[in-house]
Amino acid sequence: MGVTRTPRGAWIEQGMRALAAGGPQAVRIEVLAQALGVSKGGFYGYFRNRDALLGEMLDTWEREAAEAVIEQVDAGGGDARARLDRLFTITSAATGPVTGVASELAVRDWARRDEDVAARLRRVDNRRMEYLRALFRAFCPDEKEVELRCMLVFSLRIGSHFIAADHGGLSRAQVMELARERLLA
Amino acid sequence: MGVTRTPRGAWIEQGMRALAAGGPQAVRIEVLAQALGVSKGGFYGYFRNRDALLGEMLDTWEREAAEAVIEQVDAGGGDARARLDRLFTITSAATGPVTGVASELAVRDWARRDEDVAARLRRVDNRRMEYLRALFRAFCPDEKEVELRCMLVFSLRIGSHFIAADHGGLSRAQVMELARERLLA
DNA sequence: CTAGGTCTATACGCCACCGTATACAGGCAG
DNA sequence: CTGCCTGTATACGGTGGCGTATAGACCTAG
Repeated sequence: MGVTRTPRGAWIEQGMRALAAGGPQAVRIEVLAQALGVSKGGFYGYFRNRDALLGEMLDTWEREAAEAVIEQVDAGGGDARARLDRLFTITSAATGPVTGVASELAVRDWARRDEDVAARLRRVDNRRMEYLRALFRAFCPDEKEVELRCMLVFSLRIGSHFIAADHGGLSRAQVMELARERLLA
Repeated sequence: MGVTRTPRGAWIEQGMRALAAGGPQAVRIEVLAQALGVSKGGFYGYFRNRDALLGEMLDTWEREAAEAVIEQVDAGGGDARARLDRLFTITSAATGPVTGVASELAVRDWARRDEDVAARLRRVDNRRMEYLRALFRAFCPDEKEVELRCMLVFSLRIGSHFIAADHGGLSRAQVMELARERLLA
C-alpha cells in the first residue's frame, strides 16, 4: 500500500486558509495544490469535486468552531464572570486556519449569500449563544437583560472586525475594555 | 454626436448591485453588460479596465454612503435623542444599490482584504462616528461613556447582519428594541 | 445628403481554472 | 523479484472572463 503523502485533512486545512484570506471564490484547487507543493492530481482521489471540498470544509468548521472557544474558556475554570472575562480576552486571538477569526468572518460573509452556509452558521451561533446565555444567567436575573447582553457581546465580538472607525482619544482596545467592564457589571 | 444609451453611471450602479450580491469578484464586466441589455463593447469607452470601474464604484460609495444616513436622520429634526431614535429605525431599511445595507456589508468584508478599500472605509466610518459622537454628547457628559455607546450602536448595526443566532423567546427586532431603549437612557 | 463623431456589436487571442484520462513511482504482499 | 495498489505528475478539452480590434449603426452638423 502506498503512503498518504498529502492527506485529506491537508486539503481541507489549506482550503480554510484560502477561504480566510479571500472568501470561497479564492478556494481554487490548483492554487491549494501549489501551496501544498503538489499537483492537483491527487485531489480528485479524495473529493468528488470542488463543491465537495467546500462542503467538508464547512463540516469541519461547524464541528470545531463553536466548541473551540467554549472549551478554551471553560478550561480555566472559575465562576461565570471569570469565564466571561476570559471570553473577552480570548476573542481577539484565535489565529488557526479553521477556528481563527479570519475564517469565521469569511464564513459569516459567505452565509449572507448561501442558504446552506447560513443554516450551518445558525447552528454554530445558537450553540454559542446558548453558552453565553448560561454564563449571563448566573448573575443576571432578568431574562430580557440576559438576551440583551448576549447580543451586545456577540455584536461587539463580530462587529469590531468589520468597523474601521477610530474612537477619539481612545484605542479600540480601550473601548473594548470599557464594554467588558460594563457588560460584566 | 451620438446619444449616450447606457451612461457611465449605469455601469457603476449595476456594478454596485453585483458587489452587493456577490462581492467584488462577482463584478464581471460581461455579466453587467448582459444585465444592462448591452454588450461589453461600450464599457471600455468609459473605463480603462475592470479595476477602474471598481475604483469609481468605491468613489461613489465613499461619497454617498456616509451622508445618506446622516441626511435622512437630520431631515426629521428634533433633539439628539429623537435623531438617535430615528437612526435606529432607519438602519434596517436602506435598500438602494449604492447606499443599501448589502453594499455596505460587501464593502466591509472587502476592506478586510484590500488596504485601499480599508482606507476609504475608515474615512466613512470616522465621518459617521463623528456624527454619532455629537448626538450622544448632547445628553452624555462622560466622554468615555460617549465612545462606548457609539461603539455599541455601531457594532449592533453592523454585527446584527452577520449574526444568525436566535434569542430565546425574543425576536431579533425585540432585542434591538431593548438595545435602543438602553442606549438612549 | 454627406461627413464625422460616438456608442455599440462581434470576433479574436489570451489566461486561469475545472474535471478527466493516462502514465509514472514507490512501497508492500506473496 | 514480481505484481499490485495508492498516490502523484502531466497532458488535454472545455468554459468563462478580460482586454483589444474592427466594423456597423445612429445621431448631429454643415
